[in-house]
Amino acid sequence: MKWDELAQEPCSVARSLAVIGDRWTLMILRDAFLGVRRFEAFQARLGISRSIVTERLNLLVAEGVLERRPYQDRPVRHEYRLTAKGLDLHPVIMTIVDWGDRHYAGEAGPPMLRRHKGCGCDFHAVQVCSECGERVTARDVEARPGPGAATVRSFT
Amino acid sequence: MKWDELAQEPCSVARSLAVIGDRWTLMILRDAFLGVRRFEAFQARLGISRSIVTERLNLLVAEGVLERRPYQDRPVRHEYRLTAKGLDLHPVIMTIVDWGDRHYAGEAGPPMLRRHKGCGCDFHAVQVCSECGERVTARDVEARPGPGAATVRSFT
DNA sequence: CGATCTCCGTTCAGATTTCGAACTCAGGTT
DNA sequence: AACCTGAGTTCGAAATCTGAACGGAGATCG
Repeated sequence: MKWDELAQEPCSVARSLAVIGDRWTLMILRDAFLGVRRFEAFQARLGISRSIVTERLNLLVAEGVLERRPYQDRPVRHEYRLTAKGLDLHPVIMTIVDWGDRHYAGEAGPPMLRRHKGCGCDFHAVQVCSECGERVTARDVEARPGPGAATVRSFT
Repeated sequence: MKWDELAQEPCSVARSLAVIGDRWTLMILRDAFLGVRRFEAFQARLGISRSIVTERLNLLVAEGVLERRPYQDRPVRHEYRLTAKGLDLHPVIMTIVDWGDRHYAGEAGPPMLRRHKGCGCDFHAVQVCSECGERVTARDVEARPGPGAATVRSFT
């Protein structure tokens, strides 16, 4: 399988990764969630090739994750903002943060704290079942094919 | 920044992505959570180069995400199983699944359903605050430097 | 007015990664 | 003896990424 065939797979992980599974894309999104919006800022913070920044931002815009909008005229400059679809990625970033906090924070503690504005506490994200509200772990989940399972393959 | 410098960043996203942020690693983990354990099975399901499978599995084993253990002698064959650290990645996969389900499922519906054994319902993952239990969205979170913020950089 | 600066890219040669396909090796099967 | 299987390794060709320079549209400085 090639990377660009991923989007055709009947699997939500594959389809998502076709968009955000790239080496730098999630780092760009991390910065976007921290409020970074400008090309130069992304490039400077990540220290990666400008062409890669261009390419990734374009992809994210094309996928509707970011929106490119002018923030000034003369000269026209654009900023990249998370769309609603992009904001939906917040849980992904949060779970990645949690895993890093748990397994890669030194003895000093986590490099970032996140406060929940609702209750004012520093928190970490917990996953619960949408139906019963109980905490969910890997062992509690049973996967099976769903309605959209084979729509792509069975096309003969 | 180079890819292998990511692990040194004072950021849990960067440190996590240094391990799992690779193009194929999360696809391998998806399969691992679906019960895949053997080299051949990973390679066949993903249809990627065998050398890439080798490399990724070795990395995940080195990082303690997977464990390589013999499942037969004569000839000795090994399987790759998720460790506790690996199982901790389940929320990451689940959030990616949810995003894909929401934005890339066709009209047929999601390609996979997941049942919560606790309540028996098909569910999706919801993120709540570890402190107050309220649902958390991007707008509810305020990030600021934590205790482990600058341990790596300020080493002069 | 000319020189320089900023922001946002584009271009391109060279380095690095990834790919596909073949090869290896150890043991089992027919 | 011939063939099969699982689990890799090797290697040349193809794709991707990098650094560094270049472009251009306007602002600012002297």
